[in-house]
Amino acid sequence: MTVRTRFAPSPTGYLHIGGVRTALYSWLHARKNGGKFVLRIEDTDRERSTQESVDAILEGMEWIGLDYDEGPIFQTDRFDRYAEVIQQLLDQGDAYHCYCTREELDEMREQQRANKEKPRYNGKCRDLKDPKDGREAVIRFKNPVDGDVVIDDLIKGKIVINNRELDDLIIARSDGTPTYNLTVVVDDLDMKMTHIIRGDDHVNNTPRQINMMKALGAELPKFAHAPMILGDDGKRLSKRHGAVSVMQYRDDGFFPQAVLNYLLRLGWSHGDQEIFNREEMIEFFNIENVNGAPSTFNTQKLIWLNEQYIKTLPVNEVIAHLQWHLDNQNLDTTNGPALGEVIEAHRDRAKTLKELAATIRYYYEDFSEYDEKASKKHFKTATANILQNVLDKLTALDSWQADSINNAIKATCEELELGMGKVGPALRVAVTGSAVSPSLDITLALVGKDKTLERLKAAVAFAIAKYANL
RNA sequence: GUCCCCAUCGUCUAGCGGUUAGGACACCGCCCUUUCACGGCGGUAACCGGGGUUCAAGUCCCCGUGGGGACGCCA
Repeated sequence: MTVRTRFAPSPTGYLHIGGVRTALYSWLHARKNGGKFVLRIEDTDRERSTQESVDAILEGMEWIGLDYDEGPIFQTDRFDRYAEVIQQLLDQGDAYHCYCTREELDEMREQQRANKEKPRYNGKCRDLKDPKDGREAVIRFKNPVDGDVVIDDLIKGKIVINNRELDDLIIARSDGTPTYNLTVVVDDLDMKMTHIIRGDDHVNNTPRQINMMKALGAELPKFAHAPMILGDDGKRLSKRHGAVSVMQYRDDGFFPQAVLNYLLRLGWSHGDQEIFNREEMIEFFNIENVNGAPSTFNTQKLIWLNEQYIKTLPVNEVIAHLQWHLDNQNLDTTNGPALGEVIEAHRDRAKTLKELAATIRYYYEDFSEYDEKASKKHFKTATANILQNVLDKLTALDSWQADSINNAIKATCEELELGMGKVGPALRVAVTGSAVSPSLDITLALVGKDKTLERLKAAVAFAIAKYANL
């Protein structure tokens, strides 16, 4: 039997990072077993579902790189089918109309809580003989009264729930529209899902769904419930912990590969290996190795992974993802040094693509002022003289290469009898505007001769003016 | 409150009855170094508590405790 898995988000907001992790597990399980991965949009709640959210999910899936073989399938397109199954359940005697009002239900729950009981529907309308036509009614599934439901969870192991804990859940609202627990069951069955991989906030729904599947005479799929991701305060990860929308990670400068890698290792491991490319993820992943305990999201480690990717990914791939940030930050790199060479010079010191894009600006655009701290610290009384000397040496250069530039700088050091520590920093600030850059020879080589000389002249003038005013 | 799940360094984890309890992030040293980083080497740091089972328990069982989840005409 072909393995079939799905990711079934409801479009009521952005694509959550926790959702991405269960999607990843589903995707990996399908890919590993040569199966199919389906994207299904659970939009039966028309009040809260929005087109923007649908777009956000689609955009997120594309950016993160989880490709699906079927879908997106919208549940709102399948209402006829749900109505059919609801009718079947009614005909079989496995469902019934319930006329209890919301007020009655609220009161019932309140009383149960007061009695320290678990709030559940008391089955008042369960055995009503004569359907009362014309009165507003919901339809409830007739859950078995006794016996146990056993879930052989691939991640959590055996979970046993007694039917006494369950109640007759609503499968159709009074307006006739189907509810979640009914639609998932119908869809997972119709779409021939073999493995239901989802967050463990659904474990409580699973026995109900199993009961419905049984009532429909279906063969049960396998279940795997992955634990939630927690924020650093031990609470379920949410907006107040920072970034939870997957697209926020793009905006913050992360590679989708790094995010995926991080999410994979959060709650799963393969020996001591930390870095996994797509092929390795698929090869080594095993749903049964997923940790049953919830884990805490740690941005520091994600940043570390991202650094590893910046350092090692082929330059073209770095460019492909960096471009979005360059555009976003309005930096045009067409006139200036080859972007690939600039990346090579900077990749060992950037944590994120956003940061990388921001730090390479001086290769392509002139800066209007020096970093305040840097100029204060490195532009001293003698600086104008030093920079003038370097300027002369560099001007005389025929070949604008890292090694010749390096020789010229050293010549200045010797001539003025100064250490590199006296010359380098001032030169760096003069040419880049800041106290941080790759090694000077490489930096100047990339900035180019014309720009370098121009900036040096400006710096000499600046240094002279600075002390003339005192 | 009731039911379900979970429990190894601060964090992510390895461990699947016998280990000096391993790795990674973070942190702290040292080295490298023209800045900032990268990198290299080293260090601090954990089996929630109590009972069992066993020659032997981080590993198996039970009870506590702690944390998470669920209890909607949401999904």
